[in-house]
Amino acid sequence: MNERVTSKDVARISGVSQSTVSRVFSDKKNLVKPEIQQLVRETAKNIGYYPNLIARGMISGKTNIVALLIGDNIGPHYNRLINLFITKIQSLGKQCLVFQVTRQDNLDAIISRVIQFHVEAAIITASAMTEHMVKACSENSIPVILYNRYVEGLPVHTVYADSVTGGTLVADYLYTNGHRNIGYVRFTKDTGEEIGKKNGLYSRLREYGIDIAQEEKTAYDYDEGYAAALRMLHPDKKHLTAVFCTSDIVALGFMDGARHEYGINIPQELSVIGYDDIAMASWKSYELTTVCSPTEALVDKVIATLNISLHKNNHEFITEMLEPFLVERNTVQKISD
Amino acid sequence: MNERVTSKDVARISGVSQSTVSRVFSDKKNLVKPEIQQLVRETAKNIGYYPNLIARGMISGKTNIVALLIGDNIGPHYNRLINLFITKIQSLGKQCLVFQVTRQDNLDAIISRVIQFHVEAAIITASAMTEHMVKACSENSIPVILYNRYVEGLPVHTVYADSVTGGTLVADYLYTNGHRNIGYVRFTKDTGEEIGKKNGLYSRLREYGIDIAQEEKTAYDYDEGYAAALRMLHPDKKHLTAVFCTSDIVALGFMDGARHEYGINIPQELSVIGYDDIAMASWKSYELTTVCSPTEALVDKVIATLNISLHKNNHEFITEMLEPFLVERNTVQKISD
DNA sequence: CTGAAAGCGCTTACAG
DNA sequence: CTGAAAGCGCTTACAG
Repeated sequence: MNERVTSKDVARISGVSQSTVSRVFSDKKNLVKPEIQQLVRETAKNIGYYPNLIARGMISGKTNIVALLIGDNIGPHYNRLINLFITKIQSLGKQCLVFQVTRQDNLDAIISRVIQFHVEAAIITASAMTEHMVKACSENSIPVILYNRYVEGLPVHTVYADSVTGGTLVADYLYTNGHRNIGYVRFTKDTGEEIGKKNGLYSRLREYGIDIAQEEKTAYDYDEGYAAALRMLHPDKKHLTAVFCTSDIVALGFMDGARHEYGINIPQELSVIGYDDIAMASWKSYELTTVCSPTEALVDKVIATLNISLHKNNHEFITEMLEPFLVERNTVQKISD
Repeated sequence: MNERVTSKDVARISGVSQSTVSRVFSDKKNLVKPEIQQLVRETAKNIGYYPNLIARGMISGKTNIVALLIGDNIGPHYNRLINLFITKIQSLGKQCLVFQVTRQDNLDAIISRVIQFHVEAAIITASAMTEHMVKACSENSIPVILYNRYVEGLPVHTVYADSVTGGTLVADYLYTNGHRNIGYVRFTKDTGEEIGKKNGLYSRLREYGIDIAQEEKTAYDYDEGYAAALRMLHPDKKHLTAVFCTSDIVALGFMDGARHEYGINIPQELSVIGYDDIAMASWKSYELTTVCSPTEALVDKVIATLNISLHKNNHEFITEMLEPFLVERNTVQKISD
C-alpha cells in the first residue's frame, strides 16, 4: 500500500535535520529546543509518522521485546500466570513475544528463534527446558529468568515458590487433623516443583512415623483426576481417610469421581486437599482446601529481577524464593483415630 | 557481555563474501553452491552465529511478528482461544507479540505501539476496539483481522461465529422443551456478540409469542452468576422454569447459587442453558447444556485469512462466518404446560 | 542546541 | 554462482 512515513520525511517537511527528529522521539529530547520539538511533533502527527522500533532496536539493542516461554500445561492457574506476565511487562513499556514450547518441540530451534529476535530478556515458565537452552541465551547476552524451576549453578535468575514447604504444609495439616491413611495423586512428570512437593510431604510424614498409603500419577487434567478417584477409592482397596492432589484441577476431578461414582461424601467420609488455589477451588460445589503459591508476588519478583538485569550491568544472578500457604476451606475434616 | 557474532564474522572466517553468508541463511540459498553452503553453515555453527531477525525485518519488512490484541475478559474460554492463536501462529514460523488492551487503556497509545513494531498483521480479539485503531493500522499497511466482532464497512478481515443463530438455538430448544417462563442473564457490555445473542433469542421467542420474563446483567464471572441466581430466583419473584446465561462461567455460578442457596434441583425444578462450552461445562457436578461456538475452526479461518493477507497482494476484505451448535447435556428438562 | 556523517546487520539489485 | 556496493530507518559520537 502506501509507503511508510519516516523520520526523513518529518525532517524535510519541518525544515530540520533527521538527527533532530530522531532526538525528539528518543530519550535525547532534552537536547532539542522546545519550540522545535513542538514543530517536529506537529508535522509528525500531521503526516502520520510512527518511529520504527525495529530500526531503533537494531541500533540500540533495545528491542523492547521480552520473550515469554510457556509450556503446554494449559489450565486456569497457568493461564492466570501468563496473563499477569503479559500485563505487567506491558506496563513496563515492553511487549511479550510468546513462544510455546512443549516436550515434542525441538527446543534448540525455539531457543534459536528467541536469540534471533534479539529480545531483551527471556522468562521461562515452561517445564521443558535444558541447560543448553539457557547457555545459548547467556552466550548471546540474553538474561534468563526461570520461573518456579530451581536448578543449581546455571547462569540465570530464578524466582520460585518453595514447594518443599508446600508438601510439608499438607503433611502437617492432614496429620494434625488425625489422618493416617493418606492417598497421594501427583503429576506424571518429575518437574522440580513436583519433586519438591513430594519431598516435603514424605519427609514430614515420615517424621510422624507414617507413610503414603497409595500413590497415583495423572496429567494436569480434570478427567484424569476423576479416573484416579475410581482407581484409588475402589471398594476393594484399602480405606483412605484423606487424599492430597498436587494440583487443584486434578483434585476437583477427584472429588467429582468420588461423589458421583461412589457416592462418597466429602469431607464427612473422605478429606481432599489440593494445590494451586485456582478460581474453581472456591466454587460452592467444591470449596476445596488447598495450598496457595503467591503467584502475583512471584510475578512481581520476576518483574523486579527483569528490571535489574535490564538496567544495571551486573553479572550477579538473583535467586528469590517465596513461601506458599494453606487456604482452609471445607474439604478436610478432623477425625479421631 | 560478549559481542554478537554477525554474518561478517562468518564471511571472514569462511573466506566468502557477506552476501553469500546472507544468501545461505535466507530463501535465496538455492543460488549458492552446495559445498559453500555447507562450509558457511559449519563455521556459523562453530562460532555461534544466529541471523539477526531484527535487521532482516528492517530491510525486508518481514518481521515475522504478528500482533495479538487481547482483552481483559480472562476466563477459560478466552484463554483457550489465545492459546490456540499462539500455537498456530508459531507453527507458521511467526511469533505473537501480545498486547493487552482494556477499556481503561489509551487505545491510541496501544495501536501506535502495534504500528511501531512493524508487525505483519494484527489479530484483534479484544472487545475494546475503535474504528480509529483499525484505520491507523490500515494506513500503515498492517492487515487487521477482527475476531468475533463484525462491523460493516471497515477495511479489515473478519471471522466470527453467528451469535444470532446462537440466540435462536436457545429460544428453539427451550420452547420445544415446553419452557414459557424464561430468565435471561446477559453480559453487562453491549458487544456485537452479546447483541447478536439477544436479537436471535428475542426475535425467535417473539415468533413463538412469548417474551423474556426476567433479565439480569453480569460481568463474565462466576460470582456474579451466583449473585444473579439469588436475585432472580428469590421466592417472592415470579417462578421461572428456565434460565439462559450468555456465558458458561456465569451459568455455573448461577447453578451453584440456585442449588446451594435455595436448594433448587437442576434440571428437575429449573432448567439452565449456557453459552461457550468451556471445559467446566462438562464436569460431572454441572453437565451444562450449552451453545458451542466452533472456536478451533474459527481460529483456523483466522490463520487462513492471515496467510492470504500476508502472501497475496490482494485488497479484498474477507468475511467468514461460522455457525454455533447446541451441546445437549443434563441441565434442561422437558416440561409439560 | 543542531547538523553531517558513520554505522547497526542485514537484503538485494547489479555486474561479472 | 559470487562479490562489491547501496540502502533499510534509525542512533550517536563529532564538530560547531
